[in-house]
Amino acid sequence: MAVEAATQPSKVRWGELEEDDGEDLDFLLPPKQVIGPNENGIKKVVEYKFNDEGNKVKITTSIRIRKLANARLSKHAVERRSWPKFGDAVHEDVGSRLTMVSTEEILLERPRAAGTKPEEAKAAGDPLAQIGKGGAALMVCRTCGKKGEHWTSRCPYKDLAQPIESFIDRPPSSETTATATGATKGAYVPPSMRGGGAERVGTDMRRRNEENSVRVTNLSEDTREPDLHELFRPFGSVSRVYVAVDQKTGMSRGFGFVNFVNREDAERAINKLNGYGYDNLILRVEWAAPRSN
DNA sequence: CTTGAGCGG
Repeated sequence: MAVEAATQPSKVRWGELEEDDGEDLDFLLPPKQVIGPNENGIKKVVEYKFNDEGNKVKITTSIRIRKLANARLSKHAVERRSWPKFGDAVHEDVGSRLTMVSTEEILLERPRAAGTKPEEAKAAGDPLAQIGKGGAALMVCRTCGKKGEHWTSRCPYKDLAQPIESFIDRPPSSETTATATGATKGAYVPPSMRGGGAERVGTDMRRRNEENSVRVTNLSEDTREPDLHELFRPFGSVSRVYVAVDQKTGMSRGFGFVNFVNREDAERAINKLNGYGYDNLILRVEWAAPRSN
């Protein structure tokens, strides 16, 4: 039994199963044939079918071979298409595929794509739109009390585990050595405050490191942040990856930024990856200028 | 051709 089962051709694949379970007389029809493609990339497929009345009909289809978006199909590639089949394809019917084409719908995620229009909320007369026009004076940091310099979230002291009062009127360059040692006994001491790490806090170390920022241009349209991360990670620890995306269409704008924790890593990445071929394009990788705000 | 979004009391 097992032998017999093994010798069954069982060539039927799920993608080719007949939809209708009426009697299948297709074997009476002449085989499908493919002509071409010619040098213009036009391919003709001639096949025969029974129509609903049971009459034999001939169907001729002309197909232009799909061209890649940016590449011209070379003459050699066109010529190769008319080669006789070899390998596994020899045993396949004319025109059948060795690889199945999935018809499954794949929904692409475009989080900020068309739909929400924040501009509309700013219709004339909207009181909320007026706030913030001359609102610079309202900008008072809740952590250090400074006015007009930064918001709370950008405060250089915001990560220090100390009472707010101790920072008022005290610039970052002055002594911040009063650390957790002076704090309440048993209080939690964040790692950044332990073992004399206090000197780093309040300097640029604690700030968002826009410093080691690398600009990457000439990215292909479908390069996303995970791709960029994968590409740059080998050079050192990456703190941020950003790919500019068109808000309306959700399409990549073809450039992005990568931030490294260590400047040396960024430099090595620039040296290695600038001019690197990626997705059929030549990457430009260089130091990013500070963002204009 | 191509230097970022977001959160504002």
